Amino acid sequence: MLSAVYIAHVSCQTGGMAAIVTARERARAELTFEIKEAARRQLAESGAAALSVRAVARELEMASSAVYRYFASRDELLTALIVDAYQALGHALTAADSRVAHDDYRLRWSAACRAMRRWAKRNPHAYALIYGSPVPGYRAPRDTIGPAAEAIAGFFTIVGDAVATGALVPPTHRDPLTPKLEAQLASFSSELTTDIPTAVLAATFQAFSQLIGMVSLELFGHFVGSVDPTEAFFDYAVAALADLVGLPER
Amino acid sequence: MLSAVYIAHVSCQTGGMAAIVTARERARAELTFEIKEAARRQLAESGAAALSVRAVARELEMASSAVYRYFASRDELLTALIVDAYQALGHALTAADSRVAHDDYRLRWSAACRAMRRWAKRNPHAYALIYGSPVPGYRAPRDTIGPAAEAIAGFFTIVGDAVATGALVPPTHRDPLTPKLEAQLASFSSELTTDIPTAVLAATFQAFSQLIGMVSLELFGHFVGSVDPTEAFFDYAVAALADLVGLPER
DNA sequence: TGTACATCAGTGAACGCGCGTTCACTGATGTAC
DNA sequence: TGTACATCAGTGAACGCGCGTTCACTGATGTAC
Repeated sequence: MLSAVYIAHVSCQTGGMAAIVTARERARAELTFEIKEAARRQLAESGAAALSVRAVARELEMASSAVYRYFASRDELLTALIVDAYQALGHALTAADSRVAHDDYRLRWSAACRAMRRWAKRNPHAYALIYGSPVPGYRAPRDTIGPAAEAIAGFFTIVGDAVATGALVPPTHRDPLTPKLEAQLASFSSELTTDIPTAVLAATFQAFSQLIGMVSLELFGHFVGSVDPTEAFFDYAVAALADLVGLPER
Repeated sequence: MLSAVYIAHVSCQTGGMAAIVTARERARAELTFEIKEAARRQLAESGAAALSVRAVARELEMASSAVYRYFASRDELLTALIVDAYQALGHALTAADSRVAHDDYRLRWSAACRAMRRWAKRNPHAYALIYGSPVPGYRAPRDTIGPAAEAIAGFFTIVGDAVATGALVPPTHRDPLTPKLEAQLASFSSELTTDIPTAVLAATFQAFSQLIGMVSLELFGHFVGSVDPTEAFFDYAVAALADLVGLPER
């Protein structure tokens, strides 16, 4: 059975063209997808460290050796899951961003933050896979760097848009950046498509750190007994972060 | 050979009294300590998920079954390591705090923050154990809640001291807390020894979240290519967090 | 369109490994009289 | 102080399990002529 998700996935892989010709290629794309889906399910249940080639094969009722026709090793399968997780997070962020008024930067910001938290809570193991502690014995290859950056590009887009339109009010009374930090942020800025002043970039990095901190602390149970349930605190903090970055009301 | 660390540990366990009487009790305390040390070494090398009773026994050149005289299960050993990690972090924080002028709250704050980062970088797996993703298959028992709270009590002490002496300048232009958040923070406040206004508490939670976010992101490699090395950004952010909380200069 | 060969998917057995935990046991240490 | 018994530490074998990966193989699909 071909699910809608699968079809979308394949047509995405082939760039939208009806490029899958042979039955073999078709079957290969389908099984590659199914293996990843089974792995994702396993991930969601037991976490990354427990992910095993044999268990995936078992779920698909095939010989464990057959999986090696699709992924050369367990690590390669894990890498695929990591890349997928980054992409899923990225989609969640951009989807949330596209659902609100494009010129309401504050709203876009909080929509993106909320989407991040929401995605993390719905996919805790996927979140842990990319922002939690590294999987023991696994070394991330280069392939994950690009997707990692793209996943959170949405935050910089929102800030960049606000800067470009002149809507962003650069925060006053902030400490000046040290030369070293200034240089690092300037270098980072040059890799962005939009232009963001280094002071604003510094605030954005702070905001992102706090976001990751809040989501991790909540997800990993550290808010139990204090700000739990965490909605109220999260929303409050997200608004404060918008202030920090300088995103205006309305 | 009894190390100084071990002796300190034992005398600490016995409340400073020369209470260890029999050779058996002495040997038991020593071996319990050595098992934990071996486990810590394994943790530092391969991470928590790879921690194994058999490997610990191998390192101590004893039968794996012998370890069960000291820890009833792998989980119990893990719990002991988690509690130790919280305690070690707590000690690092209070030690750093005690090294600076007691009435310089800003300095105390940044000393504590820096101590946290320093401890995390020196004990990455211990940090990951307590603030990273949960160990698969392990469920933390109640025993870890107390130590978890005590570990970071230092931050609240600093803020509380600043409030008590009137040195803390409550931040202006901050959003009012929602009733729910107000209630949660008031309840949390009542469990603290010092009195901290809820608005300041909210800022402290934000600051702590950002701290954990920064340390985690740096440790797990997410700042590579942007604010890396992270010293400059970290110091900048820590100062900004002191502002956020309302800790005064000098 | 039909045939011959090459490519690939999938199987099942095997290798060699490590794990947590239990259990009957030996021998040393502690305790009560 | 000496003896009898109870307690405890540590051993080594075993149970039953799961893992990643390799390899020779069968049979289906694709391709060149």
